[in-house]
Amino acid sequence: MIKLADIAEQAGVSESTASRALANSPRISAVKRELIQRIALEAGYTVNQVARNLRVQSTKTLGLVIPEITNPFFPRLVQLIADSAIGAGYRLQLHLSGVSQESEGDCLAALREQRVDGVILVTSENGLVAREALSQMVAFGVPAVLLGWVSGEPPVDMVFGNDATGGYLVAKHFTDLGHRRVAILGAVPHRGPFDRLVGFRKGLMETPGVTEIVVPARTNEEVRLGIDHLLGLDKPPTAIFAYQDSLAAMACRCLRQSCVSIPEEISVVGFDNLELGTYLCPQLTTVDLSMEQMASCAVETLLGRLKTPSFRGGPNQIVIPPQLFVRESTSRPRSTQSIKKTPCEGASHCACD
Amino acid sequence: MIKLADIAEQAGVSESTASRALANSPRISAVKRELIQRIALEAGYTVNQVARNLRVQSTKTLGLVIPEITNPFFPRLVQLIADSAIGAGYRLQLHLSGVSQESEGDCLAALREQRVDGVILVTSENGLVAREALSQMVAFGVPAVLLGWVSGEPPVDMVFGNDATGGYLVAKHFTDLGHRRVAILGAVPHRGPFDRLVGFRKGLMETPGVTEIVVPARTNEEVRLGIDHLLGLDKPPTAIFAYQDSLAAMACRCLRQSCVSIPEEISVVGFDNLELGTYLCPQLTTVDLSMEQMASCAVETLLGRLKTPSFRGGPNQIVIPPQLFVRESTSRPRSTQSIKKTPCEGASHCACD
DNA sequence: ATGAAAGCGCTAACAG
DNA sequence: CTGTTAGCGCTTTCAT
Repeated sequence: MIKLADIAEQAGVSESTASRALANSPRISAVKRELIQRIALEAGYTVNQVARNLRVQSTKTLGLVIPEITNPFFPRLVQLIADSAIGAGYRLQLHLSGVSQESEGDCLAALREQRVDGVILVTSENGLVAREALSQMVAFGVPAVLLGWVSGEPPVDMVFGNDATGGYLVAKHFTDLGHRRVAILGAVPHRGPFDRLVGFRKGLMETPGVTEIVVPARTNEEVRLGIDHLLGLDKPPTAIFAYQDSLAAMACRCLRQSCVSIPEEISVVGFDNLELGTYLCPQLTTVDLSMEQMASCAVETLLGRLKTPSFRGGPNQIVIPPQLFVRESTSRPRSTQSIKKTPCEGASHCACD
Repeated sequence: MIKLADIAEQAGVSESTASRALANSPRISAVKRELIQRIALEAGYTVNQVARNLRVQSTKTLGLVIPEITNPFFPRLVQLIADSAIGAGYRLQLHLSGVSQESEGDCLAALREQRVDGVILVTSENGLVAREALSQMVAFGVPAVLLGWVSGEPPVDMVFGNDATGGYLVAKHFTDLGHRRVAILGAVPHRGPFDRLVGFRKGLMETPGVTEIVVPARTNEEVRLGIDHLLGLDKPPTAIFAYQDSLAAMACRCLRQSCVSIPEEISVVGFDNLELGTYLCPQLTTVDLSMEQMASCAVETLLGRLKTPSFRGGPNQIVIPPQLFVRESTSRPRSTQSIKKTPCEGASHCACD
């Protein structure tokens, strides 16, 4: 692989001059600059960033760690963060903390070894796993920002959605519609004061006589079981709040297979406002948390700390307000009639034939 | 940031000894090794990979460039490739060739500057854009493999699905069911002998009297227009072959909004076998191309060339066979009855109420 | 405007 | 088993 010395030699100048020419330094004669640049181009020269990075002690690279990429929530987030980062002149190094061989701590370690300039860490449902690794990283001067709430005053800036308010909005939507028996479907992490459940319950409390049942579920299987359980109840819920759109999608599929029509028999709302929700039948009512805001806040905050470590003082918390998108999967309950519990015959694929 | 010299000093040994101890070299006394490792751990030392990479002239990193991450096709591919690469001891550097500021050529250039050991380039619908950049890269000794067919005998290994066979399978499925008027929906790149359209047409030809109409579409808007056009036809098609599951999802949403029921009035099949297809109502019939195979083939081929540049001789082509997954979105046409063209009243969200 | 020289942090001969 | 030395490719003072 061709290097700077080769170019310098060909041009009959020193390495320093060649370097300056390629960096468009003003302290060089225009004629030589052009000559050197032409030679470099023709020779197919490209800087060796690893040498350059070593020399300038910076990689112009941001680390991004997310739990997984197959969860439809993350791709758009990655895209947006990539846009912001690249727009600001930074490369992005993506790590999947859920990949078989890696974990959150490993990702952080790898990123530190690579000497990335900063890190955006998107927390998983399990909260912050690698608290120790994170603290150490910031202690060594690598700025980081957390995307997602974690407990215990982490030593870095944190941007997260106000899930509690999101839950509250859903609860009010349900009670306003007249629902009195509601279910929560999803993994139930405790996100402290910003937990969806906290807000949801607060919302329910404002209407007397509402009962609530929590069904933990993360996988397809668990959703299937959970839905079956709910439908088998003496008095099944008339509305389900799924903690994520992806869970809601699974739930809708299950309900359909059990010939329960949405929203007539059961209302469903999700969380995240993914495109997926608009493909469902009926289109999904959901809570939106402006990923654009999340992404740009995270990147801006990180870049701020990058140039000024003391930027805006001690660890900040930036909370993004949610918004309810009412679509087709919610309606008033059919109070007069209980839902049918026996599977329908024949074409099993659509409850609405 | 703490460096090797610091550790060496603290341990009272030379840098080389410290380096060897941390590399678990056998040529060192066990006691010193332990001592040094302990000191390094306590000090929170981590190797500086950028220095190390410069020295050993290798980054143990593979570049992966994909057109976009928001297209639901790619996340799983990325996940699988990441798994394979990491399993083989390589890091992955992801680049999005569709991101605002980057293009395929820029990605390749960036990857070359970073001195990645090899590159997997997933082609977009437009085919290989940065042919020049790719050639130059391999000329400089960076092995690459293309994921997706491109024309003109590219200078690198290529793994791709046999889309033609996929198209053929769909055509036969349609004609077997009795469809005689079929539509193709999607961007229409010409993928040479492996084009979906080629195989699809071949399949149609085997049954006399089948008419076909092609409707180009990539975006939501275009799908909407395309579907409207088809429905407005004197004799609308009874089956639609969407070039991707994501397009099929949009099409289904449009059809539903127009109160056309699937598959009774129109059959729909997709391509890619994404999870998305199972969330649709009805669940989508589609063509599968084993992404696992794609991913592992690509990585293995690349790793092969990495250790033996002459691995298996001149540029190889590895073609992955497709498989038809018949689900709920296809059936015999209702030949007796033409589809209703007027929108239904009332609840507009579901054609099947 | 240009060159000489130093050094970023690390590993790998080579020598002892 | 351990230390000395050189050098990966680049940028950047510091001289000239």
